[in-house]
Amino acid sequence: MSSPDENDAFEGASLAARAMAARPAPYLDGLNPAQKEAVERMDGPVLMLAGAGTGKTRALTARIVHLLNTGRARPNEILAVTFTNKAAREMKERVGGMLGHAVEGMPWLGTFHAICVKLLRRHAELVGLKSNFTILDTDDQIRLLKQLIVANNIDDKRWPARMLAGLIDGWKNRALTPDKVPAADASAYNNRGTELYEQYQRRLKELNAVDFGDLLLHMVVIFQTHEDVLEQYRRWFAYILVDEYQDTNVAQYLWLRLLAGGHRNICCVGDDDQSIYGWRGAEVGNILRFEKDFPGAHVVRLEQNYRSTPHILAAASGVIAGNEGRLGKELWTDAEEGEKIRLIGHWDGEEEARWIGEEIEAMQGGTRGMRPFSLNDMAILVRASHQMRAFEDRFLTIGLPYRVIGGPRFYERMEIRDAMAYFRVVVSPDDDLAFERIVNTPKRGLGDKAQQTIQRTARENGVSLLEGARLAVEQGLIKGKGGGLLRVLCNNVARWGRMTRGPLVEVGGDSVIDDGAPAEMVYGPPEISHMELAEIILDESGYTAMWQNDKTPEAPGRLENLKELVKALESFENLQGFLEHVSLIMDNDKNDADDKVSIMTLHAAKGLEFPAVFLPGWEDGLFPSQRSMDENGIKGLEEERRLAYVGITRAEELCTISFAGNRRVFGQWQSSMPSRFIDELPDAHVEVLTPPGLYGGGYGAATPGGSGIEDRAMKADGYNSPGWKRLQARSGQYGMSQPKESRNTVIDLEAVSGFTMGERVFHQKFGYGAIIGMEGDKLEIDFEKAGIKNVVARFVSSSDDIPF
DNA sequence: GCACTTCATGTTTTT
DNA sequence: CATGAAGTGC
Repeated sequence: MSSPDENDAFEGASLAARAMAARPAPYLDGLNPAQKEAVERMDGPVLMLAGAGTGKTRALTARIVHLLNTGRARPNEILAVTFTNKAAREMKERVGGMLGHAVEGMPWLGTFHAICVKLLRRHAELVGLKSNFTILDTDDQIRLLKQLIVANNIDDKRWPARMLAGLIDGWKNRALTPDKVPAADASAYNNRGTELYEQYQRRLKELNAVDFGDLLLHMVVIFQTHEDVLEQYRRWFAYILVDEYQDTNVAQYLWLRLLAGGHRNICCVGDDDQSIYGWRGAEVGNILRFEKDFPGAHVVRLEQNYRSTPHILAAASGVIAGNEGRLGKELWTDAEEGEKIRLIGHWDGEEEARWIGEEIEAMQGGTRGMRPFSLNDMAILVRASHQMRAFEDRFLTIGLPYRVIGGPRFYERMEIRDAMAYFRVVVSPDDDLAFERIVNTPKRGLGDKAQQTIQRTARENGVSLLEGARLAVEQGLIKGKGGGLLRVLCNNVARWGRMTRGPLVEVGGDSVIDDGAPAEMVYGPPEISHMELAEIILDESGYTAMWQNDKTPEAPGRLENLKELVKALESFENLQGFLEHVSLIMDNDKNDADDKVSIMTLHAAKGLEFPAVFLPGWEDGLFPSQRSMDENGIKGLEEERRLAYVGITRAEELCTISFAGNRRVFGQWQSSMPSRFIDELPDAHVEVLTPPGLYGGGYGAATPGGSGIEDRAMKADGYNSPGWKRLQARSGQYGMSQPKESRNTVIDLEAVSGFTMGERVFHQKFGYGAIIGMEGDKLEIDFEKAGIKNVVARFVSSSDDIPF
């Protein structure tokens, strides 16, 4: 078995010699005592509890450099895992920076998935795969599952493939192979979940493919069942570092525990308060349990915050304090006090976007006595990606430059996936999923019937779809135009395949191939570059032409993307290498240097920081998300709260939270109350900005002694008083029934008092009814059709307000 | 087999 | 509303 070492940069130099050569450590300068401890405590398990902005990455990279510098490990003996490619890249760069030269040999610094691919390629045969297996993305996964579902005569309307995919992912996240799925889950997916899971795994093996979850799962299985393999890596990886440990799922946790089981030189870094990926299997429990898992673990707390002002930190702490079962950290800073958190309410989502747009423009020049901010200094962090649209719309109309981070990913676009499917078929002719995708794209007159013929022929002969298609054509099973074009396609794929390899050449008797043959035919070097080949494939297949002839407005953009794709090939040696890379790297940070406001989700913002942060959409139901609370109850709410914590702690100097009373959802107006998290912001650190427009005021027009509503808003406890919420809740109905111009009129105070007993009201689902009881925001209503129900006030409107 | 229609359906978060 | 899936007519 080959050594795990792939890039031994230090070959030849003994550990001792390098240790002698170690110079004093400038990378330790400027670290605070806690950070230093985290760096220097090299042996045994270490848990680094690193709050937001406490210099976690710095400590982590210094630790790596320290391990290298003291000769404890060679670069290729350190296993350093991150969750995102971005984090991996950053760490590589920073280690290089600290060392003062590029890191040549840290082959085992990467994401869980990237590292697992590497490992699995070496040991694929242990789980019945070939080492050139393909990695399916979510899209392929769903399509494959759909095929299975149809084959099992299951109604995929009632039991959608997405649901099954979610289940299977969940099991894989928990490292459960089909035979290990607990009985409690047996009823899943109409009692057939486990069965289909097994079929799916079998099918994946047939296709020589894995999905994302498999990468971890297979490795865990291999480690659990092959002691020798595990031993080999236990010895090899002298030191293990894990970033964002709070985000690990069960499979990753087992993987780490297996690898660290020998020497226990494992250092996990994380922050339980920033665990926001529970929905995809992350277990906060992993970090909470660390000291039990690794008895004698050394816990280091990084609590000095270098990022945010005291007001921002205090507001964040106030919110997160609402969570139970935390490991507990107290962030502190010696920074200037700075601005308070700003809170502002708006009439609706559009106005919120408008206000933020104007505020951003104003802040560029410096406003309200604050320093000027550049656009790059500012970010808008939203809970759900659909919130982005309001901002994009608004910013486009006012010409405010923005960039969306983590939006629709480049490699997920249709044209890119199509193009890559072509590459996949050429590189691995057995890739049936890719073949299916491209047989009839562009249109070749191969509809359902022809494709079924191909499937049948392939199955009968036990060959791939591509080969099946070739046979079907040969046997004249597919007639007419379709048959002719299919023949052309098959021939093309074969020819392109030859072009990846170059021509066959004869090698003389003293051939490098030691098989005793006097002479041998081998492939010479390819005659054209893989970039040229890619262009040839796209052109000759008719794919480029398809978009050139397309008159829809997005066609030019798609062609543009295809060009970009070909350009991206440049940095790879061949198509295989590229495909390998793409399957794991789904990010597309555009590194444009222009000055732009960033818009992204809160999840995407983790690990980032900005001088000024806007947090819009703080409304109950949106944030915290209703779905999260419905599905996971208090746990879900706590995760949402951590998300709020993450959002606030992204801000360095200025944090502006806002909410809108009304929002368009599914094309329908919906009103909601301010987020409960707003109530949890400590008053002392919050400044309420009077919503301009809504109450007839302008910026800062919070004139004391103004209207009663302003008084309410300005009262110390006012913005979360029941009355004000009430106003927000009620105002929704006016929004539905009145023209927008009425926005600026001061709302009659009578409206604040809400519904009256006996009032006739309308509910979306239950229809018309009369109010027979009230308690807080809950109404008891006798519906004409549906009987007596208890309903939250915001789901109800006065019946005479109904516009239809 | 394909293009066009209507209809329904759903919106967290992603390696 | 906006996208995707099923249905309909050529």
